[in-house]
Amino acid sequence: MPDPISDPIDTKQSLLDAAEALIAERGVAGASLRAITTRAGTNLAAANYHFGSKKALARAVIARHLRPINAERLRLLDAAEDEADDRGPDLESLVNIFVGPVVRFGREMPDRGRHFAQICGRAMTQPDPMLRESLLGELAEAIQRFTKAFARALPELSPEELLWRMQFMVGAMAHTIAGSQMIEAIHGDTLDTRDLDGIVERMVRFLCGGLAAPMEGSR
Amino acid sequence: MPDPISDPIDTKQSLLDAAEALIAERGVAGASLRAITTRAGTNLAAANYHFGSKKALARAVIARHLRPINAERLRLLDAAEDEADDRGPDLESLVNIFVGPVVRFGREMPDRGRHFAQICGRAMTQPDPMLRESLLGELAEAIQRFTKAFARALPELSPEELLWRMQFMVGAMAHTIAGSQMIEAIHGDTLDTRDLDGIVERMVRFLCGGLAAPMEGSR
DNA sequence: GTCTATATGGGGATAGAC
DNA sequence: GTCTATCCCCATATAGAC
Repeated sequence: MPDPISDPIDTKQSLLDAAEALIAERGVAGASLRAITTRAGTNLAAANYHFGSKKALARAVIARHLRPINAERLRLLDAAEDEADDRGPDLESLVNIFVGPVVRFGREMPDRGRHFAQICGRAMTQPDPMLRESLLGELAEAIQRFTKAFARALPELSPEELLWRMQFMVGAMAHTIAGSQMIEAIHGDTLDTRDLDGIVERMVRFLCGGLAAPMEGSR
Repeated sequence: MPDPISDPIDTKQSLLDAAEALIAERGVAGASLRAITTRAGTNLAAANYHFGSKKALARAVIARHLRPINAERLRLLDAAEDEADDRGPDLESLVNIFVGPVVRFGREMPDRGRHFAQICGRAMTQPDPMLRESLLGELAEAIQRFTKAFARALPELSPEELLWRMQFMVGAMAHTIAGSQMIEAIHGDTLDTRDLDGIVERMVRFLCGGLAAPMEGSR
């Protein structure tokens, strides 16, 4: 039962929220602890009291939503494998389960979802090894499970080819949720980045085509 | 004719080389001007004399190789369009021209190529708008030209669908050249990241499959 | 648990001699 | 063009009162 007068949970959450928004906007290096604590309505000392360091706060920001998202992906994968026949779930179902929860996360929490997605999309290629490895740690189990499932759905691919194709898939996903406005910036506002279901549909079509591409050249 | 005693061109190049290596390793924010100038064998004042600011130096690092790479892509595109019949170059040729020069750049200059690719791969989603826009400026013409060429090779796609698929393509490419070690880290050293020609072949197969994926679901 | 005040270090940029 | 020395700002982290 939290003390209503000075609730530590609220402070911690406020710090996470503020850090999430500012890191999404300015990057880890660009979001100073000062700016974060000011936005959270508190101060430097509180952040260090609750998280110990700036890096630990950044890690907490990533883990907070990634953990439930990954749990959902694994739950959906389990369900699909239970329902499927001997050959396992088909490719389209797998791709949907792999990208859907990540991309769609923005729906229930419009702002936070977008910010979080941006942070994760960038974190994969971030220079700071601590942060990258923290992200990898959260993802490792899911990647292993999905690799096995995709291998079953794509038996004609060599293990090496499969890993490369998963790399490309993750890249397309990461880049899209990181919200590089490259295409938009160059062509004007043609793309509706709010229609998450539409984006998932388009991405699934593209990725299924790429993952299932024949090995001898495709014309 | 440069003065052999104190050659400004060498200083400028040394600064660019040092900045390239350090920014690739630590990111723009993590690479201090002090570290860059020390590595280049010079000092803070020289960097500001030659480039005016740290940001301008970072922009110069991006432009130095990106400009020739893009020029080559456009040259290859021109050649392919000259050779092709009325329907324009086929999809596989276009994808090869789009990703080949970028990925293969690392061959002639092994270290610098890798560093530069990492920087570009990250720059697309970088928080700093100055840097992002600088990259976009360099890429804008090529993107426009390639969009038109892809539209001709993929007449069955709506303009919106095409732009999204190009976004996914750029993502797969950017993520791969940025060298996210995600897959490697999770599966051990299974992937040979030195075999650039092999990577291009695999990427082209994947992207052709994705770009040409049918619109109604792919099973 | 929360705050103010401070310790300590590093950053980018510049002045001015050579 | 190049250097040394310096200005000034902002960062993270902590000490210690409440």
